[in-house]
Amino acid sequence: MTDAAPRPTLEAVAARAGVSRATVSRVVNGGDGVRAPLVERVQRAVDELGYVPNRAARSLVTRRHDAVAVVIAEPETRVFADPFFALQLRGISKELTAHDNQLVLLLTEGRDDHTRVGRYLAGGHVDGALVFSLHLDDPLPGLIRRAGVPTVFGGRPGWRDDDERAAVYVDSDNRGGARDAVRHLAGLGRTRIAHITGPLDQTSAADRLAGYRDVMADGDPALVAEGDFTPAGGERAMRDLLDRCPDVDAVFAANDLTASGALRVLRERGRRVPDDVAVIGFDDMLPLAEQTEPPLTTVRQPIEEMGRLMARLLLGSLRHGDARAGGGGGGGGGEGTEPPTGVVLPTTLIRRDSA
Amino acid sequence: MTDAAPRPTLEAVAARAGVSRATVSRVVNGGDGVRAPLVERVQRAVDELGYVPNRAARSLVTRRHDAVAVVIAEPETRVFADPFFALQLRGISKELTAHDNQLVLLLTEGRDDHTRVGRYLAGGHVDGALVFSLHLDDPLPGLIRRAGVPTVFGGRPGWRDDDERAAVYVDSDNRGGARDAVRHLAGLGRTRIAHITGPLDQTSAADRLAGYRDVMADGDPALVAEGDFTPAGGERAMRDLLDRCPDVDAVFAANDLTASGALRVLRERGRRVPDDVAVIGFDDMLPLAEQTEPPLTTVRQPIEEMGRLMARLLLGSLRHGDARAGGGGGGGGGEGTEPPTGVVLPTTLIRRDSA
DNA sequence: GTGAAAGCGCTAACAA
DNA sequence: TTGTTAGCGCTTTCAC
Repeated sequence: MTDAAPRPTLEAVAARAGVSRATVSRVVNGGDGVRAPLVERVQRAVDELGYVPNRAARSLVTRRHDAVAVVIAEPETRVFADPFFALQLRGISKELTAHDNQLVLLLTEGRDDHTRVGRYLAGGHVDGALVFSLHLDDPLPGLIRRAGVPTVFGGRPGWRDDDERAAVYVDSDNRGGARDAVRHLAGLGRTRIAHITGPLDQTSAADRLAGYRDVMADGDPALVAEGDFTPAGGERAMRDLLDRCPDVDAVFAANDLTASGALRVLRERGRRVPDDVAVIGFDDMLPLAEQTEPPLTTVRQPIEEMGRLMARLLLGSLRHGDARAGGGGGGGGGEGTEPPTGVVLPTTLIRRDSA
Repeated sequence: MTDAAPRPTLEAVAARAGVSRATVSRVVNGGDGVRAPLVERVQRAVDELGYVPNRAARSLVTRRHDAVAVVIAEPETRVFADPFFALQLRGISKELTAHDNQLVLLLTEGRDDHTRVGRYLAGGHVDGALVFSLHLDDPLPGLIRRAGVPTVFGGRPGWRDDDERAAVYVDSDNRGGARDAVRHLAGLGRTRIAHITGPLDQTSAADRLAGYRDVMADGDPALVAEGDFTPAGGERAMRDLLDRCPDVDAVFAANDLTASGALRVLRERGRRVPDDVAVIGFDDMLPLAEQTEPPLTTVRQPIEEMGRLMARLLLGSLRHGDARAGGGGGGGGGEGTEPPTGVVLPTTLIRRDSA
């Protein structure tokens, strides 16, 4: 099959509408300063011809691409398949679509890919980047920032250096949410409150642990067991916990998946939830959180909204031509002319039956 | 911050190397027909200047974009977050990256989005599309095919009409894999072999059921329970099954998630696996399949490879300028000049302890 | 084998 | 308000 019908150009539309290319261009780009009847005539010509602007031609002159890269570092199957991430991506997609921006997905694995991604971003093929880098020691974020592309991070980056302040990111209030959860358990009269952590090289897990410690300042260290955000990890940690501290009467799990594993072990060991042991999760991942036995009390974070906000912040900063990103996102943070370095969204405790 | 250093152009490289733009262009695009010393000189200039071709300018003249859209219809959280899908996306990403193509992600929800995606694809912003449409009645595939964009589908599309033959798709041998699983159970001497299906409006689930029926031609209909590819669905179905047919001695679950739910219920009801009831899953989803109790015997499908193959088929068809896609992908199928309409990858039975 | 020149389709000064 | 014009950076004939 040979090339299909060639797409109509501005020229064609202009001819059909009996105006100049410039006028058509104005109409197509919002129509400011063009008289109504002309706008209408052009509009009709556009519709009749099925005209769609050629992005390449437009980019060439505007030097913008209306395209944003979403970079996911080291997508271990688990991380990438995480509903948490999927939802954020969805929020991002919606926001980008609403502003007619393309979502260019970049998955990386291994060091070689890092340089590849760096080159790609520095190559100026996209206007900005949304970056998910989950591990403390990931070199990618630094690389990307050096590429000079406006960037917003998903989750608080874990760098130690001074540049940290310069990073724009969107996160939920992991620490505060954790505090709420543990305080709720304490309010229930529980005194032996355990915590099953996530992988501690991720800031979200570290922050939740910090929140737990905020409340349990002088708690028994034996009440903290390390998990990995998976049900299997939750089972393992819960078993350890029960062996180590048979008197545990509450568990704050770093996420719902972990909590579901813990619940299983508690049932298996004949502990009643919440009577003997109260359990709280994190995420409010549905339908899981509603379908556990008993339904899970948990800390909800506005996942999709976080994605939307990331995109909104980035697009806002692009409009303002601030290469560092941030600024004027509209969602939150940043009161003055200074762009926000981090926007932290609040969490909500959702009470069900497990605590 | 004002615009950073302007990127070097072909012109700049040409000046530095003391050649014409045309020569630089030739070198950058493979260097055929340019004498070695010149190639080297140009190469050096490129490196020194850190030159990266401007894709927009290139697209404008070549009318190609080196970009492929990945369309995911109606990403219900569950579907989209499915590790199965995540892995396929990874395979796609690798293959596209290897051929210097961009991956443009398109997530759709609802009818409005369908037309939006149709317009986008018809708008010629990408060279082709990889489409995941999971439901039998999805109007998107038809829409996309009418847009005239080279397309490869992930999974056998569920259309009924004559056009079905025209669709290029990549799938695993769901039916054959199911047959293998059930035959294996029969070979173990099991006679009351049940099947927990997936959502039957998806071809993969329907095909696995068909495979089950191929072997259990005159089986007891009560031995088939409908699930939904989730652990919770598996639990529910397993309970029904045990109530309905207490003598069940084997279960073929439509996927590993379902199997894990079934295993839980079997344990809860005191049935030993595999002694009392043998269980087989589908996918070989790791680490889940290895961590169940007991480790799960399952049907493995080459998930990431399916993604790679989709991309390979599409890129191959683009090279050959066949608007219908398919043809010369290299992976399989298609013996003559005719493009393959479907490539079905083989599955493998992985024996662990559950059957 | 290499260079000169003509656009690809669009936007943005600038003129009218 | 509208039209004219000059490129954006690249590939690709076509001469040499």
